[in-house]
Amino acid sequence: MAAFTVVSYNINSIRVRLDSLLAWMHKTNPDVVCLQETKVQDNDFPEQQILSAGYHVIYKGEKSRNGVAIISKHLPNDIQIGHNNWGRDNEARLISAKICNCTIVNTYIPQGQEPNSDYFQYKLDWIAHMQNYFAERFNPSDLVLWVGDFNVAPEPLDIYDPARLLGRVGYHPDEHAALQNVKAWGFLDIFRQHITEGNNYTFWDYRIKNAVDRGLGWRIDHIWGTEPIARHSVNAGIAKDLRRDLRPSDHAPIWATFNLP
Amino acid sequence: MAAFTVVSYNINSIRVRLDSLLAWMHKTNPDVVCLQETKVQDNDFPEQQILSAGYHVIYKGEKSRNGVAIISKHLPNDIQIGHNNWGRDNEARLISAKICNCTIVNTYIPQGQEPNSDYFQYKLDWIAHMQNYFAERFNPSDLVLWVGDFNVAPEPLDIYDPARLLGRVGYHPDEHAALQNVKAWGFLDIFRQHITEGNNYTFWDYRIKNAVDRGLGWRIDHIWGTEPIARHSVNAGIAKDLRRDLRPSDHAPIWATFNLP
DNA sequence: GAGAGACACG
DNA sequence: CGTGTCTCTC
Repeated sequence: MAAFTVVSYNINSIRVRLDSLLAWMHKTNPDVVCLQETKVQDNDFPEQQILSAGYHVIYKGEKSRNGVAIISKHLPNDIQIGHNNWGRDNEARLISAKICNCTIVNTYIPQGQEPNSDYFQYKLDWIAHMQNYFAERFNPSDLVLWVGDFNVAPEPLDIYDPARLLGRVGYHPDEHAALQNVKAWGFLDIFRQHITEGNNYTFWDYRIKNAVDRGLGWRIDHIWGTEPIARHSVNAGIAKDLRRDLRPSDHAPIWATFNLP
Repeated sequence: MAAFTVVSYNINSIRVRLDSLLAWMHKTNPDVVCLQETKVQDNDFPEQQILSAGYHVIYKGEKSRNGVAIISKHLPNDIQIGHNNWGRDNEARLISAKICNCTIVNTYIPQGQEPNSDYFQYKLDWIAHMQNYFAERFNPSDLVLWVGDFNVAPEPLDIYDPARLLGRVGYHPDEHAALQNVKAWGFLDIFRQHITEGNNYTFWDYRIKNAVDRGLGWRIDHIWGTEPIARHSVNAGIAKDLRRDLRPSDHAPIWATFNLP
């Protein structure tokens, strides 16, 4: 089979940035684009424009916050929205589909606000619940990709000042432990299989002047895969150029290419 | 002396449209631009950008509403802000200066909301008070221009459906009478000395789709002058093209050119 | 800093 | 419809 490229992108309002996204997709020709923070309720989702561009699309949104979507060249099957069987999945943070024999789970993990806040505990619970989610549905020998805005930089290499920022939301030992537990179920970090240098970030705070040029970013968006899919990955990268647009999202797309078995 | 061009423009937020205004001024090279609805308090007025473009500027604003300014190639003298000696001039609606021996009074007359409202009576009082303003300060034989957003279309020719709209705010007999009283002090409508055709408007409601193309406008912005200045006027017009910008004001600039005596 | 929403205004 | 205000979120 031909190369199969999967992208994860926190778009920070699909209505503001859909034109820019479609132009970028036209250039880069990805197979699957997983979006977070679409920030639009389903009635207002710009479905027609995506269909006209020749893609399938599935989505689950809320008014003004959260919101996830999967745009795909190939027909998505076995669509799942939300966790089911879990009391705290009233937010639009998880959407999943089987595309070309590979199950793609796209999540927007809660940001967490501040350690010691209720929101932070919610984030930890949310991450912990993902282990149940995968264990109940899949086997580590399945072709499963877990992608999205995880709102966690897992390693020192994934953040611009690990010493100073340790303990902050997004780079906190409790988050690292929670995420490691899910990873231990059977995931590999596809990006790090190919790119081992630092200063490869997917998020730069709007409030820090010239953060991109100054290298003041975080790698908090991820593409993780089970061993059988990771084995077939051939490349990965971050489309940093999109973060330099006139009106950019605060995130850049992360992508990985596979030769699907 | 060379030609002297005076412009009146309700800019509907100078912060949003200053770049567009300066580009237009660069093309058209006016001597004086009188603005209304700058919608910015004096601390936030973009003075430096105007000075850098080679103009003088005087202004009086409020937070979020009203606000008047005069941009001028030539040094403004005898600057007056507000009516003085009148109880109801706490709003930023009047600014005046002597520029090249001609006194220019730039006003943003209250919109009036609805006939029978208190705001409508305020508008009528405001207009009536302008007669005192001129009588106390000038003589009809002086070189005086009264320009601005008058929020009144004086004649049937100044509105797209005079029969239907008669009695609405902006085209009401009481407004016509009030304005006529001030005019009788000694003003001529400079624009109408040169342009006698209809469909020459300065305002098109944002809420009416394609109002400009469909000719659904009002001529409510004016350049009036005393006889000695009117006699030296050589041309006038409306810069309708600016109303077709990507993010236009709901008004277009009105201009008049003089060979000053 | 930049999205969202809601409200006031013309 | 398109300005402004303010509050909320990340």
